Amino acid sequence: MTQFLSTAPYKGTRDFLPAEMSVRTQVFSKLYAVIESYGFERYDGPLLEPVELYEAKSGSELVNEQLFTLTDQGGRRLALRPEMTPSVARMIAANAPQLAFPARWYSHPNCHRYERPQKGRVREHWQINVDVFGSESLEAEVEIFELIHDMLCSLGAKPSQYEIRANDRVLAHSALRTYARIPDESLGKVMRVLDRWEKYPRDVVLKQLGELGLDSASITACEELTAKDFAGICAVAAPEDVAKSRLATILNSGMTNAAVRFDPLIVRGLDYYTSTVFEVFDTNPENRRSIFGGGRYDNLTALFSKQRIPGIGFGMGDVTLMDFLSGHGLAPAPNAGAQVVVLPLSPATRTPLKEAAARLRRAGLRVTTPHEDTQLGKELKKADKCGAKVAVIIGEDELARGKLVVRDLRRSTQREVAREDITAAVLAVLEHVD
RNA sequence: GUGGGCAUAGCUCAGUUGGUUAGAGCAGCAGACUGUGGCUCUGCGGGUCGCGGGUUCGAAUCCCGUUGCUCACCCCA
Repeated sequence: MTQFLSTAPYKGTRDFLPAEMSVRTQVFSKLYAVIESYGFERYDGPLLEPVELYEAKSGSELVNEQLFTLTDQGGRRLALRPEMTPSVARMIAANAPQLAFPARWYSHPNCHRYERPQKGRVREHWQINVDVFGSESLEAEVEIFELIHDMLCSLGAKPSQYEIRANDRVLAHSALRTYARIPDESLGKVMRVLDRWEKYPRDVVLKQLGELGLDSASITACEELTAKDFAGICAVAAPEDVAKSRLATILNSGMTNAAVRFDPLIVRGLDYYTSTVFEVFDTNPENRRSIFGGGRYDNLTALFSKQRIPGIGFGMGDVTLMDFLSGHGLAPAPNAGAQVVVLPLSPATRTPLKEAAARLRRAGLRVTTPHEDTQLGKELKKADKCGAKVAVIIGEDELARGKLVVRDLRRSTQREVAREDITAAVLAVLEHVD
């Protein structure tokens, strides 16, 4: 008995059949175009990185539990990249002397994390990464916010369908320190508990804060902070920190028209963020979740060199993005492989068939021809099923008069045209069909 | 790592208090219609009922285990 292997892809990974690939390609092509319109340049990097690259700054949870790791034949510990930011920081640090800053770079790598798959989360996803390196200017933040709006707009999303929520770790930490008397070493942990504020019952969160060693006065103060708006947070944070906060300065000065809502509960899990952090949320009541996010990381290149190169950027994964688009009816329809089929009516018409196909391909059209001579009816049926819009039919009767038949598969109409006029005739059909 | 739901034809799913030969729609193939598709009609092929064990005269159905998928939790890009 033959034991067949499973045809299912490994848990949490996906096969992209042509129809899904077409959707993905269309969506991401639009995003690439918008990103490049801001002058960003595309780069790429290795799938494998030393584990140490993530141990330093990404956070212990990610490294200890979610990393796909392996050991090479030389005993080196490697990981499938779980995110791109450390890699790009490495590349920037390595090439800093030759680069012109600010460097606007983007990429579209596949990233891996070992975890239980669920809605919006898989083990391999494709994530667009957009980063600006070497700019201390607040305009870097503004540019990122505006770019995000333009990217989502290019996919047909309306501003009401999503929301950029932002926080600033400088500001949040200051408010926790001065208002809630949280010691510096607990700031990260407290922030992470507060991140659950909207998800958990009030008493659960308060209890978790107590478990971090906070006294009741601090816990009450933390609760009060979660309810404060931007002005309220600024009022209780140390004035010098408010002045230092990049996000506070941007919002106070009205530097951007891009809609950005201050949210004291935006935390983000990665340790390397230093000030501005943000997440883009779906406003669809069926899918109230974060689609993607990012932030400013001013010390990441310090892993590699003395040169201080601040960065800000975000990663946008395909899984949550597609959920967002589908939820709003914005996912594009797949494109057909071939627009035109050229069909022979007898083996004798093979040569003119090849000539016609070549002529159409030179005009930039996607063209197929059948490999075997079968019934015309079946070929037409197949062509329709594959999504072709036009059939060029080559019969000996017409050929004798120097003509070919161009059939509009959608309208079921056809006409004879001279062999030289075939391209124009096909284009004319495609024009009114699309 | 924890918990819920699901698993029957290529796909989506029916399947009665356990009852003998497990069905439908769609898809596929063939034909009606060998130089014109979508519609219609006719016929055909296709199932170890996820896997293993148990209960029973008898299991797709009940029980136990296991694997897979999925949703949620943990955590989070």
